[in-house]
Amino acid sequence: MKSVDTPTNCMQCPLRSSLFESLGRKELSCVHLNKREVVMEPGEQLVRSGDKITHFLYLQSGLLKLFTESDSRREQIISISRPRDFVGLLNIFSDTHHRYSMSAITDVRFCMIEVDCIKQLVDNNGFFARELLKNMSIAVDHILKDSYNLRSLQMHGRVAYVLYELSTEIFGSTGFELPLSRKEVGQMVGVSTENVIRVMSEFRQDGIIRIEGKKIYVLEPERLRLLTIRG
Amino acid sequence: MKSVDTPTNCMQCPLRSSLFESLGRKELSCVHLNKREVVMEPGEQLVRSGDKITHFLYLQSGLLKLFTESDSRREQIISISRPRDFVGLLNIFSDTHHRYSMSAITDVRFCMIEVDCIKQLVDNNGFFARELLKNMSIAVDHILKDSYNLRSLQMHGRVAYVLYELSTEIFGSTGFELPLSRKEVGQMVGVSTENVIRVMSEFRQDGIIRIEGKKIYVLEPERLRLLTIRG
DNA sequence: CGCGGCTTTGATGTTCATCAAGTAAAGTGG
DNA sequence: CCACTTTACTTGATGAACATCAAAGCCGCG
Repeated sequence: MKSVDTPTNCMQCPLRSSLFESLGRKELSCVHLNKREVVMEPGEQLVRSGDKITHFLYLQSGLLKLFTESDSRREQIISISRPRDFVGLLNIFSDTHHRYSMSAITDVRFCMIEVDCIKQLVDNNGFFARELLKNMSIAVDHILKDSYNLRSLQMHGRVAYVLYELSTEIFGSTGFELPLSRKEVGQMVGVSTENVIRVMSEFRQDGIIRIEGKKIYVLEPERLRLLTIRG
Repeated sequence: MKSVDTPTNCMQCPLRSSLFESLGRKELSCVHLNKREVVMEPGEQLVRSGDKITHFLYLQSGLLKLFTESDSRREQIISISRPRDFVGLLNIFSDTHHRYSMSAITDVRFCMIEVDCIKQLVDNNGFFARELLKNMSIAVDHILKDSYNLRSLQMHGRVAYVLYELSTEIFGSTGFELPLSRKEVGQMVGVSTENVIRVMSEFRQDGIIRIEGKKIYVLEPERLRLLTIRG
């Protein structure tokens, strides 16, 4: 973890979330004064479950994973955070300590804002609070949707689900560099590493995807989508 | 669904949630004027997924289930709401329509408060907003915890998980009347009805529980608890 | 009474994790 | 830069876990 030398000024941040639109000059400058800007490398761990919650994290660039760590062999990935996400928003208001761990998947850059600063904003600015509720709601919806969709699928559908979401939601392109190992794909959807590989091979043989090292090309998005809803 | 003739006055409601502590007389009377009080019988459906969100529901007594209904054969139960829960709080701020369905498990009695009324409170009262965030956070935490705990267990652990939670969290007693059918237990944890029965029989034969019709007595809570964390 | 839903038990087959074993790729220290 | 270790990836074989099918008893309800 390395602090950025020349942090962005919040007032003119090009990545500024809609969440902050409702803030006045004074409130925004308070955010600015109570934040740090940080970069991390792939694999570095930002948060360990059980750590005290001290900051509110806003991801500027890169990808993070949120995961459980109870048993190292049975690590489960809960969600992937994307640029412009508030990370680990889930239990910031219900808990003093993090419930899940976070690691950088790619190079990442993010802001750290003191939680007390955020709590004050909630208390004093109802519109901000409502935006925050909305933000949180959307994040949760997404996690639950995935979680319950996956539960009704078996392994082919599950692997298809990951590939389809990466293609449509994370990268917005049929071709992309897979940011996860086969093992991590398995940990996202509850399939063993070996079977992730087998299923991906089948998809390749069936002409649904093309694999070139870490690069994945979705050749038949529609067939992939169908797999995510019926098996 | 039947409206209650003599609704409780919110000002002196004995069930009043901590959420409303921060409200002044005027705000509370606004809630009072914008609410209905309703009772329903077991099996009645309050909400169908896709319905417009018009009210904020506060459960006074009884149990509700929140479930997916995409495929009737593959209904999945997401959570059980208890008295004093705000029901379906999850997507009230991110969505205009319900994403999940709700049914009464037992006889239930609840209040329906106009969502616009709640939104106004959030906008005007930061403390209320913060309490709401906290409430929502806790509800979500609980659902995610269950969801990811269950994913790491196989069927014995899963069934044990339901029984243990019912005993400790819902009823707070080692003896209770099982409010769910075997099928519903299965839908909560992703196990077939037949296997729920088989596992419960094994637990009975092993002396972990006693079954008398709908009544369940947990004879060995500790063994049940161990099953929920290791298999 | 008979019908449909819930419960129960046994038998069968599928899905999938796990084990084993080998290859490729990527870091590590001399 | 090369031997060495470790980690990721791949394939096949095996067995366990579990869904599904089938059949029968049970209960509440119209």
